Amino acid sequence: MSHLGPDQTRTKILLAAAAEIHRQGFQAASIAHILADTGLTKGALYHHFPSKQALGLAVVDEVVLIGLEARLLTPLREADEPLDTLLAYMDSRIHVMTDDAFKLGCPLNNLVQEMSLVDDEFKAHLDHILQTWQAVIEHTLIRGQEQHRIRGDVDCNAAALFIVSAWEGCWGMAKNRQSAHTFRLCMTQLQQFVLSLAPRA
Amino acid sequence: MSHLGPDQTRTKILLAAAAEIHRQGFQAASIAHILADTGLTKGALYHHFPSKQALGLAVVDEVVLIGLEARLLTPLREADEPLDTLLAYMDSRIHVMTDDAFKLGCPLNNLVQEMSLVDDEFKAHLDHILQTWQAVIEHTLIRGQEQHRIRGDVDCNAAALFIVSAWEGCWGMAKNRQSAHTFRLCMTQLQQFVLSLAPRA
DNA sequence: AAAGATTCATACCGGTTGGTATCTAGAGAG
DNA sequence: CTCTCTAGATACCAACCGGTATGAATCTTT
Repeated sequence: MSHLGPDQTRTKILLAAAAEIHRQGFQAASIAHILADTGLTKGALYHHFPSKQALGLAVVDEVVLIGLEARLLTPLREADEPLDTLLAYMDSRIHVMTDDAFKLGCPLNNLVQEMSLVDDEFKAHLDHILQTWQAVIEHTLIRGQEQHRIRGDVDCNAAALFIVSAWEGCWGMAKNRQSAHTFRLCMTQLQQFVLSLAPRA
Repeated sequence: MSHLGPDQTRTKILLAAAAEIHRQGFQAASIAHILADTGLTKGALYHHFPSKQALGLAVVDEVVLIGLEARLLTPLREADEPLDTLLAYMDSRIHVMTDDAFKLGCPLNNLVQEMSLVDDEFKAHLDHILQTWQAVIEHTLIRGQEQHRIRGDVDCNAAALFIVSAWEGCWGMAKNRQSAHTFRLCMTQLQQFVLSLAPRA
């Protein structure tokens, strides 16, 4: 019977775990549920991952971080006009996303809120994501300053911190309201904040 | 031996539950821990509260909401210059609070992130708090418009939504970084946002 | 083809969870 | 003094949790 090869089952478990964690949170995520979703058994899981914590950290590193890199960070780093790229990405988030996407909230934010004070390893991995995210935004703003699209007196470090924080805050509110409309309204205000950093016409 | 009267034991349980939930989150909160903290037993708890969920909702209604009302909402409603009151409250948060206060994050935000999609009753009670909070901020901004301290073209509803969202986002980031410095930096940017709503000098 | 290492399944474990049934002690009413 | 109602204690339960030990295939190496 059907062995798919070790890598495929590993990623199968990884994706099922990511989905379960996204729905239930990490602590409430049940290994039994993950295995039921995959059709596999505990032997398979504990062969590829030494513990539930290790599985969770793998989800953070290999699903959440990689996804953010591919969607936002890499495009932002390689952009010629990073400020426009950032605003355009926020636009795409505002207009494209559907209600369903918010029902479960932002996977990163969910884990940050739940795990940062419960588990130091989680906190470290999650903080790494937030730090690189913030750093990329800060670099975007600095390049915006060089292009005279952002005022020189703006504290890019603090502004980047706020943008990331407010971004997650918008997710959280939209998750509670269960509405894309809320997210759109909220995210548009964040755009206004970014635009308020520009020099006065 | 020492009966304190039913009301005192009820609030004793309520406060211990609030603390435990603040530390562990609701789902991970253990009634055994709560009872160990109070020195009481299950008989006492399940006499006053029919279930763990009911206990959690009581914490939301009687601790979290009442606390927010006393600290911010009531002062804001009664203020003659509500915009200054809001900015001053943000100032007090920025300057007064210590590192310890952030280690556990915002009790409201923690519960919103954890429970809003897991339990509909929780979602309803938490949403009620967020709605009234947002409404009070919106009313503050509208009164600011009447006093010509806020531009007339500002969408006060959206701005209030964003302020509450970003506020919680600042909490979340500070909780992950475990630093009051992060909160101060972040909250100061939120103040800047509010000030950016004022008419240009 | 024999030997060894992967890959996964099955069965089981101790511990913890929220919840309940039962009992006792005290307070107030008649 | 007794009856009743409330407040709280004790003991117990089934369900679920993450984790492990063992065994059976299958693949790789020699």
